[in-house]
Amino acid sequence: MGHGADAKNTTTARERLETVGAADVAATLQALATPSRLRILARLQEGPCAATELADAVGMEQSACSHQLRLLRNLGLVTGERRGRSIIYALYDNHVAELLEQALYHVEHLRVGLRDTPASAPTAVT
Amino acid sequence: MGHGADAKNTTTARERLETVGAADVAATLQALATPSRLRILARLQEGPCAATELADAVGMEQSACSHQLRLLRNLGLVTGERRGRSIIYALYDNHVAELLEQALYHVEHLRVGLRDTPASAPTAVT
DNA sequence: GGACCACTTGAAGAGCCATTCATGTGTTCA
DNA sequence: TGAACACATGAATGGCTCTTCAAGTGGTCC
Repeated sequence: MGHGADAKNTTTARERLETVGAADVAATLQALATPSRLRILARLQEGPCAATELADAVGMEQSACSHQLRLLRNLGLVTGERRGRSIIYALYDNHVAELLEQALYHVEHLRVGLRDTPASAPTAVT
Repeated sequence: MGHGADAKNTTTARERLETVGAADVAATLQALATPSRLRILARLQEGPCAATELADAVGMEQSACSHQLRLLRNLGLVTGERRGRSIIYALYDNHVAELLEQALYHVEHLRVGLRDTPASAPTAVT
C-alpha cells in the first residue's frame, strides 16, 4: 500500500467501507476495542494457549474469558481446538496478528503526540 | 526499557499493550468501532470538510455528528478549525489515515475468508 | 459408574454509548 | 440591532455489552 501521494486513487475509503459493510467493519474493530479482548489477542499472539491458562494470563475469570472467546471465534479472529479435556485457542491467521500489531503501533505513536504530514490540506479533493 | 527500537523485537505485544495502557488502546480503537464514526473518518480522508456538509455526507443528523466529532477530537484523531461561520474538520495526521486504511484492508481480507500463514499451531477448526 | 476437571452456556444486573430533542453560543449579513 | 445561519452542548432515552453467578456438557482417570 502506497504511502504519501495517492493522487489518482479511484477507490475511496468511503466506497470500500460501504462495499464491505460499515457495520461489519465496526463489528470486527469492536473486537479490538476492549482491554480484556485486547489482552487475550496479545497473549495469543505469543502462541496457542488453553482456555484456563489464557484466562489466568490475562487476569480475568474463566467464565468471562470464555464469553469473550466465543465472540472472537464468531468474528473469525481466533480458533479453538479440543485437545484432551482442554481447548487450545489460537489466532486465526497472520492477518489478525498484523491488525493487532498495526493498532499497537499507531496508538503508540498517537499517544506520543507525534505528527508527520498533516492530512489537512495536501491534496485538493473536490 | 528500550528507546524506540523497532528492529530488535524483544518486546511482546502484551508488554507494549500494558506499557501504553490497554484501556487507552481500547479507547482509541473504539473510535473505529462504530459505523457512524467510521463513515466520518472515511469521508475526512478524502479531504477537510465543514461540519454540516460532513453530517450530510455521512447521512446523520447534525447534532449526532457534532457529538461524535467532539469524541474524535478528544481522542486526537481529528481537528477542527473555525473558518467564517463554519468549522472545518480534518484528520489529525497521516497516522489516522493509515490506521483506517489498515483496518479496511484487513477486514476486507478477513471477510473473504482468506487465510495465509496460520499464525500458530496448525489446527482443524470446528 | 462416579468423582473430578476444563470449559461452555444462560440469565441477570450494572454501566456505557449513540442518538434525539431542545436549547445555547458564536458569526455573518441586512 | 435583529434575523438567520453554523455548530456546540445538555439532558434524557433506548439499546447494547461486559461481567458475575449458577448451572450444564463433555472428557479423563480410578
